[in-house]
Amino acid sequence: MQLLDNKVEFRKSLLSWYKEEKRDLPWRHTSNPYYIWVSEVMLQQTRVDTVIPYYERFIDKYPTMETLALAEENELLKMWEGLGYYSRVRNLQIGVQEVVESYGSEVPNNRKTISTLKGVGPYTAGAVLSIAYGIPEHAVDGNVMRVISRILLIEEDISVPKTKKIFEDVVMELIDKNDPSSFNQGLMELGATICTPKPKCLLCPVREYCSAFFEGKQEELPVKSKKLKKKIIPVASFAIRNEQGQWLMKQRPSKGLLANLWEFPMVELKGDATPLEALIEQYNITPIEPDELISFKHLFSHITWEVKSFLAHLTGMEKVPEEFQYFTSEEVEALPKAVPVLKIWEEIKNV
DNA sequence: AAACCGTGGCA
DNA sequence: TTGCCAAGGTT
Repeated sequence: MQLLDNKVEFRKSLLSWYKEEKRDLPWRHTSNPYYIWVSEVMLQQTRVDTVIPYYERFIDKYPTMETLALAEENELLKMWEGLGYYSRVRNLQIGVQEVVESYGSEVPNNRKTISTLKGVGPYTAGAVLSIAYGIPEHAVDGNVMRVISRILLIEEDISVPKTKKIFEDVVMELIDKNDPSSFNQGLMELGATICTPKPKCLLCPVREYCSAFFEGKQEELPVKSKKLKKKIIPVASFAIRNEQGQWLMKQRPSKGLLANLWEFPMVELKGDATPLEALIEQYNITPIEPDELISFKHLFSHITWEVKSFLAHLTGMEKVPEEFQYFTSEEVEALPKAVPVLKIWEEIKNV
């Protein structure tokens, strides 16, 4: 193969390009394994530009693993508010607690041990090991699969889980043992800036090693089959105020969608029940004079909510299910909420 | 293996 | 507007 015959030259081209062109990112100013770990978790399925402000705030608030280990759940979720995939931060805290308690606050420096930590999968393990410790381990993400699939003209379906091993093996074959950090980050940087879904091959530092470019097939790779259709779920959300001006809210279940985040009473709309009837049916709450607020769609990765929202009232003396509590506007502001709830809150916070 | 788990940017 | 997708992991 073209590439495998020229490994040394390929590494040199990639590394010199990376050292010259790499973006100046906050987590590239440190080799603290904990900071690298935080950045890698935030970057899972999330764009660099989105992550930067969250990363800065998070490290500022939790500068050490001990501070994160002791953080309270609502405060922690609030730091993650708007980032999505909220189980990431819960798992990160559990993983950090394990490191503090079982490994003397030293992030493990081998794949076997670090992979036992909550939320640390094959990619994150390899990323922390190579970037923080300089250990030659593969860190195969979507970027790397796109880049390598083009360079070696690999036409396996990358949506199939077992395909990833092909790329991990290739990376272990190619990786620069003198600078695994720059090599892995270089592959990702290339995927993020040049070897994008619509590639800019004329700017590519390694196009002379690229079989797909040679064949003119770069736009057809990587092969990716899966696309599931989103299920549509109509829901109604009731922002309910008592006579003291407090808001009725509940915490979502600790597992599943938007786990542990706070929301106004929300019901799924099925059949031909009205929103109010659905609310009474599910929670036995009967608010006074509901006024319709905004309606909108919120798209998750696998489902779509069609949200109708209402503003309504109770005296505050009525019986409500245990999981509900009244909060002042200031307290509501401090609770971690998902984006659809934030949207409703923005509409009513000043009434 | 396949489904679940968020969000915002962009063509 | 709709669909795709971006430094994945868990169950």
